Amino acid sequence: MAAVDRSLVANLPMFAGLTPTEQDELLREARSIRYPKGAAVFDQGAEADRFFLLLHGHLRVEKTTSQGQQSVVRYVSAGELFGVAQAMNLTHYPATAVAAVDSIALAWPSSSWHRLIVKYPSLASTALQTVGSRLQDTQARVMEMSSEQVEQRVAHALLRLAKQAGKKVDAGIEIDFPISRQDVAEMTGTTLHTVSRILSAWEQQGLVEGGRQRIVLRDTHRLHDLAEGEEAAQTHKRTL
Amino acid sequence: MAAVDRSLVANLPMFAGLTPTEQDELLREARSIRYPKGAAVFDQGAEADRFFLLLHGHLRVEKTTSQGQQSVVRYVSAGELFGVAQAMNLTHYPATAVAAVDSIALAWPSSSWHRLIVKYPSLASTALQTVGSRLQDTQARVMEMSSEQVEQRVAHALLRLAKQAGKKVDAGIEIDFPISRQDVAEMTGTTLHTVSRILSAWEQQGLVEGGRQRIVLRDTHRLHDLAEGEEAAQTHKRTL
DNA sequence: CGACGAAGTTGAGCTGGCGCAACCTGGGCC
DNA sequence: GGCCCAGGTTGCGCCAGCTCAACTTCGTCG
Repeated sequence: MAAVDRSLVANLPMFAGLTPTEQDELLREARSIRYPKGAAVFDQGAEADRFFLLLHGHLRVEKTTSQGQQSVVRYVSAGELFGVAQAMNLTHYPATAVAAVDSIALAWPSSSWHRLIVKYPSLASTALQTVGSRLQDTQARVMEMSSEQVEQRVAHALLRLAKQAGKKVDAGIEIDFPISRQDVAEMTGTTLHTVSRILSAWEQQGLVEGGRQRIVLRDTHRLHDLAEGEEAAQTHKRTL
Repeated sequence: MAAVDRSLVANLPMFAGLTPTEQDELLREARSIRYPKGAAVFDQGAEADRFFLLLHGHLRVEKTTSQGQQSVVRYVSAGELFGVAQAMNLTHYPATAVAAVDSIALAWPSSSWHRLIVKYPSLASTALQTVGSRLQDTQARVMEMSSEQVEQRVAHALLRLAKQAGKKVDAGIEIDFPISRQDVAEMTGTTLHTVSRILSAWEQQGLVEGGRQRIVLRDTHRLHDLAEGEEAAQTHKRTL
């Protein structure tokens, strides 16, 4: 296993505030692991024996209820810390993480977590910020789900995805990994049928461009309006 | 301002793992503040200049969207750390905290946060666990909202409240602070009308006992079944 | 003690979006 | 090149729960 070069990670939040020597020490304790598309990094309910830093790729984090209902919790992008269950005092992973594209992650044993944060207090801060921003996102989602219509929620979800993993392309902004209608449905608490109808309608109006496991946002401004509750030009209302 | 005695707080999670001397040091930096029922501890959007530990009482944490939609994020009980916005790198409070009953909290200046976690690493761990468990709760709520019917969600919400702030009373378990139908509606993403109908139906069946700003759970077992999706004996179905 | 307002109840009608079902399409694999 | 099937689309009917609205109950304050 080749050592990971410090220069690849030095400017990630997790390594900020550490000296190069410390960075090297931290890296020396980690293993770098490849996950081909579709592979699980860890499974919901499994013992949380490692925590990770995603170096390359995208992961889909999903959670299944005891009743079998599945839903997409979030997507992880390169540079993010994840699987820090241990830090929150959980002994088992609360969700499953699957590689949405071929991905590479650094893994540390959970058992070293405590020792590491004592040695590098900035690590605790980073983790706190990571978890805190997830909490913010999740709370935003709760608010959306309690007060918004499905269409607004889908608009919000797409905009969030674009911001987090958008790739500029000549037609607009493309979500940088394969994502199905079903995935979007599971992010917004609706059905793939409804998502499909909404995307079709939007495609008619030139707001997005669809495709198999592919979504391109063509008019983010307009989508933002929809997300904020602008009723205007919809399926049944021909505004021309 | 009288100093808070160490014995009052020594066995709270926040103070676990600290020596008595350290506990005293930490306490010496805090102010103790009384909040009469209805008073705001902090307001959404205000500068996050302090973080708190609730010593006594209950707080309702609520959040309002830009569109004016309000919703109840959670209730804080005695012993919990809250208002740790600064620790998550937020400069402003993301929600409003209001005393649901007369309450007392310890307050530290946010500016000392960084110094404190370097000095007492266990503080960072505690905060991480606090935030982590909130994240778990919030994610559970998202899952509920995407897959459950309103009735199940209300059942879940009441059970959670009872677990967190239930007071044993001869008729069953009473939620230990005034809570309106509107509050429950805002916790579950529905309307007070629907909550009222559901509670009325449950009262018929002897599952709960209502009242002005008051809810007593009489049959938690049955409620648990309902929460898990047991269809059985409902409003229209007389199962006797 | 009367009366005003906040909290709760209940009825009636309407509709967003879900469930079901049939169908289309394109990409990969033999 | 043809087949297979996962992913996507679309029509239709229905109902949970929202909206609107009228009314009741209770607590409190002058």
